Amino acid sequence: MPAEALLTDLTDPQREAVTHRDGPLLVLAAAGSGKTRVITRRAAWLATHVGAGHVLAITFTNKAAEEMRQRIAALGAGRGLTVGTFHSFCARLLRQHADRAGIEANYSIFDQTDRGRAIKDAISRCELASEAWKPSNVELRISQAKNHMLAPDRMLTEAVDFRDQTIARIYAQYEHILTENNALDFDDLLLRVAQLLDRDKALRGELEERFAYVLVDEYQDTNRAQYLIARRLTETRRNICATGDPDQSIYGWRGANLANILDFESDYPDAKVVRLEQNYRSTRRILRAADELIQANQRRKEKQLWTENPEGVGVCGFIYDDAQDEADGIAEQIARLHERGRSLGQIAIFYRVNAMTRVLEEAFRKKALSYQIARGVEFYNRREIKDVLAYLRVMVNPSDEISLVRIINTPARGIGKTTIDRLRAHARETGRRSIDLVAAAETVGNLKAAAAKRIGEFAALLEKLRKVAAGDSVREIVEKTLSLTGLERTVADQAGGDSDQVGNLAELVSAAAEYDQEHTDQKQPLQGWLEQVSLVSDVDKLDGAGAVSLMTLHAAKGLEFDVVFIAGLEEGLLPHLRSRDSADELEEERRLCFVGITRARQELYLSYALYRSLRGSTIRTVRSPFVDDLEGADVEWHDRSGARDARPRRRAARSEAERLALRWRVGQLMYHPEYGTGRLVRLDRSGSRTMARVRFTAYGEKSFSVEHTELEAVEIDGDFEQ
DNA sequence: ACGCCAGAAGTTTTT
DNA sequence: CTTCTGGCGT
Repeated sequence: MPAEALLTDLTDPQREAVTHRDGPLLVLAAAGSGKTRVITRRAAWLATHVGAGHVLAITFTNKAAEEMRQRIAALGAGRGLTVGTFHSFCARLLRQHADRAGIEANYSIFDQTDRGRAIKDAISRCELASEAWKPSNVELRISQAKNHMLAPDRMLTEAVDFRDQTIARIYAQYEHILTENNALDFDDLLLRVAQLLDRDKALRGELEERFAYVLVDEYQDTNRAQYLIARRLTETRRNICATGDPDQSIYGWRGANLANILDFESDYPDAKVVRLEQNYRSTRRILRAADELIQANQRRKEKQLWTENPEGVGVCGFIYDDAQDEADGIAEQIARLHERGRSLGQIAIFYRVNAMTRVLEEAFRKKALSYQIARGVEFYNRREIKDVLAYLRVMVNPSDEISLVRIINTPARGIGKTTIDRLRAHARETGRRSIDLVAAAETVGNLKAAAAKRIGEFAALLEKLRKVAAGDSVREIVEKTLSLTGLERTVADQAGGDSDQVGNLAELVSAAAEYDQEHTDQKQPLQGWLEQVSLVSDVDKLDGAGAVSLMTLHAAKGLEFDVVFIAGLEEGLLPHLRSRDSADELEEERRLCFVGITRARQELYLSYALYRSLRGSTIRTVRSPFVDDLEGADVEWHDRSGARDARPRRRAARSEAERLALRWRVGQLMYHPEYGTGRLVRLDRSGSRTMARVRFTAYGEKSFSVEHTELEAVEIDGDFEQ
């Protein structure tokens, strides 16, 4: 395909973005503005002009990477282009340059389960009680530290209290455990590459030479480490192309920094900026709803969204009685759409939390509608799957003690906790690896003879597996592991034959087979496969054929469907409870809803239920403030009686909390149980909620929703202190 | 060493 | 309402 043909069906701004050659480029692409097409064409255009080998494209999911690869192949732009997610790109880079990164190339990638285990170990090695130092909390703090590229020693010196000091100590111990295990966690993959590029100028030079043109998609969701990686890779040539949309930033909780995209122009003063504002995806009505909603965000760059698409059918809202009713209602509507010829593969349901899938699944089964759920990650977190993978990980990386401990008595072979503890303790005392003691159990003095014998048998099993693992068909390796270890039999026996565990194992084998087919000349196929399964994202295995797609709003990013349902528009669910205290988080929730709406091409259905049961008890819900935000858009609301125009009325009276807040004045003292006293610096009554902004000496400024916060005014002698 | 049972705890999103 | 964990009994 001649290069010019890449451009014929593009609009002017699109063509501008595609053919910009040297220097920084920012593509601010509104939802549905043909961004995917632009970056694909741009990658292809660059490939034909500078050579595919010089182009690096970073996508947000593996699925997006795969699609890009295929589209570029279809455009005939040749092979040799590097496409992947930040995580997969970094994982590969760290293997290739393991020596320079200071790790071994066969390192394991720890997922959250492994990380949780390692953190628990770290806490106990610090001789702390896991009740007082909750692993989940410690985990969060460590992840945040890594996202800010903060090392344990610096965290320790910067710690202001005992709590922070202790966290830093656990963090240091955790890092030590990772090293012992020859393992990296997800954050490390990015962090290590960022550090490596900083430290190793020679390598950076090489990479800059190789990847002379770098494209980063979904730039609004990059975190600090990702930002630095992109920046370092393009230090000399400055050929960075960032694409994204600030209104679709939804990963702030994972360390994504909206400032990365907002400050691009000041980072690169010579940047060319292309705005793609025409929407080609949605009907006018859908786009109006999206725009109406996002307008409610204060922290935002104003943007003109427009389309030449037809008006389309009305956006519908449905008020259901409860979650089950909602699920049934949605299933019923989908059945009707299907009868009228709508393909199931073009229909999707989005929701805020995974817990909502259950009722939906039941409803779909009742109606015999086929569906697929986007949850690749969950599959690889299943116990039976993790067990198999742990065996394989030990084969590839014998230092991986977390995996070793997982399999040493799985399936049960009479090696109990006491034995394992003794083995590990002895390993620590002698400075040897547990795996080496397994192979020489008789040398571990304090083991009982029977236990040592069983460990010896286990060692023989590992030896057998090691020979198997040297093979070059991953499928065969997986199959033989299943049979030699007895995992297959155990699962079949326990499950009585018909649970989905057996099916999961079969699925794992076919995943391995698929990998074999796609990677015929891989030097280390097992290692490669393990890496791939460690880094799967939820949407990776969605295939769009013949089934309704169910997924979280987060997973919906980057996808599009003819018909979209968004369920559970309720206060506390969407926006989620966790966002109640912070204006920024509330805005992120609104963006999340915006992302959902803008996935729809032709039809959009919103819904909420009047009652929802949560953890056993059923509560009366309050509809989402986003429903009120949409009041200016012509959404037609129906209630369960079928009555049309059941348009939600505005909340009649101010709540008690809001009435109290009417007496607050900017400048007065406030008290918050978590942050202490602070001064009120702003009161914002413009949105659907009243927001108060308070400056605390120790914590800086925080925003609170008056409706929900525990913030109160400090009163002195019955009057406010001024 | 293992398996069962009772009780507690859990409130989001994911590479 | 679940899922996991820890303790206790065999």
